[in-house]
Amino acid sequence: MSDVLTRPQEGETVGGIAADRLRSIIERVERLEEERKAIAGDIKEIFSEAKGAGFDVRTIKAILKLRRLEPAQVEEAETLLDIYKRALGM
Amino acid sequence: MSDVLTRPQEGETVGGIAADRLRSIIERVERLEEERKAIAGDIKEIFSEAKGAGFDVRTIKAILKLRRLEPAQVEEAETLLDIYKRALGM
Amino acid sequence: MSDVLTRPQEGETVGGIAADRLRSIIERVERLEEERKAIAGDIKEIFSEAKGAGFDVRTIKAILKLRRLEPAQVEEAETLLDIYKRALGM
Amino acid sequence: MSDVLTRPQEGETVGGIAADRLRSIIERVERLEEERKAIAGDIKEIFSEAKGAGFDVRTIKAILKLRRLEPAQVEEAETLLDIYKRALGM
DNA sequence: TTAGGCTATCCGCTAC
DNA sequence: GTAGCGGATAGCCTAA
Repeated sequence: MSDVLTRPQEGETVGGIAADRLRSIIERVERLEEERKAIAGDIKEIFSEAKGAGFDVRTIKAILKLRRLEPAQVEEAETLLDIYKRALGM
Repeated sequence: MSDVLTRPQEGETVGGIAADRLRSIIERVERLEEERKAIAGDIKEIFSEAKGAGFDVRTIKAILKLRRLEPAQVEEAETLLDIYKRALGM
Repeated sequence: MSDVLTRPQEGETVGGIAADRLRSIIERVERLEEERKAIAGDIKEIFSEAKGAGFDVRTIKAILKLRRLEPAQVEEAETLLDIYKRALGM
Repeated sequence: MSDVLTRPQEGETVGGIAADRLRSIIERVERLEEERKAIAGDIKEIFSEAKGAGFDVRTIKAILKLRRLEPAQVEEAETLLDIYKRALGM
């Protein structure tokens, strides 16, 4: 099969689809997903290092979560928890 | 095909495997997994009901987690969190 | 302690919370979680029995997974069909 | 504030914690999480562009999923082969 | 409603 | 032989 015939320079279309452009989109997304995966790996490494240095990873994650949340949200969550605990006599 | 021939009362073996027993094991596990799934559904229903009654489901889950943990563990986790927060000047 | 005083028939409220209902929710969930745990134990027992009978537990789990996946694959096929239909504008 | 006094070269400790190292860990993770978020944004942009060009985003995502699954299915086939080989005592 | 991230359980490994 | 450890997997929740 000759690509010269089936892939005109201006861009082939298959079933009305601009195939080159579709291909480009897919490949760019796949590339970014790889990067994302690599970053996830880096994060895991840091936690591993932290553990090796004697830190408690669970607590570090709790800290990260606190820093992500707005202080007001933290406050409200704690307040609500206290209310429920009180209601249960805890 | 006649099971009378292929499944002797004493238990067929296929490739040296006690097939009946294997079948039994698999079916029992599958049955239990269904039950487990049903229970998960029941729990979801309760949370749904709670939400409908105006409770904050997230907080309820926090309560459940606290009750699951030993009080000593809760204490220690909080202490550790405080130490880390202090170390970070939070 | 007199519940007559502290728990009115209409339901006590603590800090605006319907404490009895909250308690009920929590306890029901905890009960179900126990059941779920018990079932997990039953499953483990079966695997233990299987191992004792000379079966390879890893393989059995692989089989269970395959049987679980089969319905999903049927769906997957349907999804694929949908994709192609969409691509063809049907 | 004088870091000379509060942060000895060997590293300050707060409550027995190597605060600098903890800070470093937290900040590196936060940095990576930002990168991850940025990548997610890039992916969204591409989908947005695709949509603007007349592509069906849902279908593109389905294709990406299929391409992701393919390697997994290769592995799955090997697993299945192993199972059968085992069942045959090979 | 779906996809992605998070958590918790579970399994094998290793080291004691 | 056992118990902690690290990795893998499945289910849950949230956000788009």
